[in-house]
Amino acid sequence: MTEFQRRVIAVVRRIPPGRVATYGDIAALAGAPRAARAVGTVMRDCRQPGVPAHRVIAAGGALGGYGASNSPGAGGLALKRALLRAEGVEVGPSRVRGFDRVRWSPDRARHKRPPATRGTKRPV
DNA sequence: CCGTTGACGTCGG
DNA sequence: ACCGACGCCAACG
Repeated sequence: MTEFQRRVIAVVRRIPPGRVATYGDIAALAGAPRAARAVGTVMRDCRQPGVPAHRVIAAGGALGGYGASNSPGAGGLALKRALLRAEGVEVGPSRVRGFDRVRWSPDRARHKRPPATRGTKRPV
């Protein structure tokens, strides 16, 4: 286990349920702002308990991946969505809805509950 | 040590 | 809004 991998995992473990973070975010928090792709590689391996990998998504709220297309876990994306939705994160066909609202940030641990979504659409 | 690879990101078409 | 071309980085062979 390399230093980089440890740091990435450490950050991912801090993502609370109902919240998400992008690969880029994790990379930055891990000290390697341009290593988003590498973060993905780490996630691919690291399928360990205690690591909420399903909360790590792609930029802009895109789902990203969740299991190699040639792996036994290949329909993982469906699972990823299920897990997110189970935590209260609304997921569209190909995107997390209200992405900016559920996007996690380490510092302000105050956000008690997941912003949920309620009203199908509601201005501010 | 160098070339390839891949759960990514950004810009253009 | 969707698809494709580059760019970037760490891991692997």
